[in-house]
Amino acid sequence: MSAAPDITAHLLAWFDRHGRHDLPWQHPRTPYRVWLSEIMLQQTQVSVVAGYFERFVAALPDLPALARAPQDEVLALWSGLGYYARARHLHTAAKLCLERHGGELPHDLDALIALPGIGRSTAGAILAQAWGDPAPILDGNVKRVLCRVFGIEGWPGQPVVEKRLWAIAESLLPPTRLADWTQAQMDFGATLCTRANPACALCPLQDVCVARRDGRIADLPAPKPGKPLPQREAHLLLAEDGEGRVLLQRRPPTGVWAGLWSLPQLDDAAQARAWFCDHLRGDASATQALLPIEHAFSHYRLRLHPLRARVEGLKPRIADNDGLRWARRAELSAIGLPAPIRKLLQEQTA
DNA sequence: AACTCGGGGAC
DNA sequence: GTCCCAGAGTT
Repeated sequence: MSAAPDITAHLLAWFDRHGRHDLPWQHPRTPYRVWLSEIMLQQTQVSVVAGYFERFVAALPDLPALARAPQDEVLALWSGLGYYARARHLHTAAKLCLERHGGELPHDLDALIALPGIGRSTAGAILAQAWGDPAPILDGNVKRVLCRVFGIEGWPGQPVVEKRLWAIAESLLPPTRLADWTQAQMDFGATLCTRANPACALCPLQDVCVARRDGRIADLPAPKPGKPLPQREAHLLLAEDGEGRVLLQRRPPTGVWAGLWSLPQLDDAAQARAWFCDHLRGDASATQALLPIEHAFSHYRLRLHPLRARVEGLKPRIADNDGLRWARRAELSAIGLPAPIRKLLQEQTA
């Protein structure tokens, strides 16, 4: 674990050289423009927001103009950005600012959070960027960076993890340069400590990063737990003849492993036995069940139950065609096999 | 704590 | 195709 002053100092120095200093909402950086940009940037990437932001502030350049605008105009300016509740909340909040705060954005954490569309992180970003207040933020960038630098386990969206991240974010606040600090964290996460393939070799925190130290850059932050994938079962027939050859069957032209050579695959044990009796000469009762193979697809998990058997050959009626072939072990490396099948064959014929 | 809300970019 | 993105509000 490293000291907070080191992290902030390194990150601010990095920001001075490599941060983004020319974003549209930075010039001029007024509370209204900061607010609008933060709302637009919720769950939306900078490159997408930039054009919408410029169009929006050209039409509605300040808070009173937004408050006076009809909702249809606000929604039209938002059209294409998505999450349209953001636009409605923005509009409502502007009108509330006229009533409650003299037509300006309140310079106060609780008053900001009381406005629709502004949560703790957006409020912190507004306070820090518009007024230089020592307020933490916790967006996707900061979550990712903190999980890596401090080696935080668990999905960052989980409330208990989020609570811990807020505490760390609070503890890192530097005594000065709060606007730059806020922007530095986001620029760092967005351009260097990226989700995939972070540029660790260029990282100012590479010597203090726990994930880097432990070789766990790819594992942190933990991904959102997905819904459990459906589990399917299938049975494989690993049939070997007297010459040590293995019987392969070509996969159908559609579906998983389409067109690859694999082992005869059946839905259940009874069908596997029936297939054996239909196609093979040998003792169907003298088979050896091997340990199941687990394989994950994007949309389901497949548990394969291999059944190993010594056979004399194919039945006379079954020609060595229609998707069946015998393969010597030495040939296997040149045949297109599914990865789990190749692994199984390597283990079983080694 | 889980769900909803959009559209797009990166892979 | 999946996952995520400068999250917040609702249930």
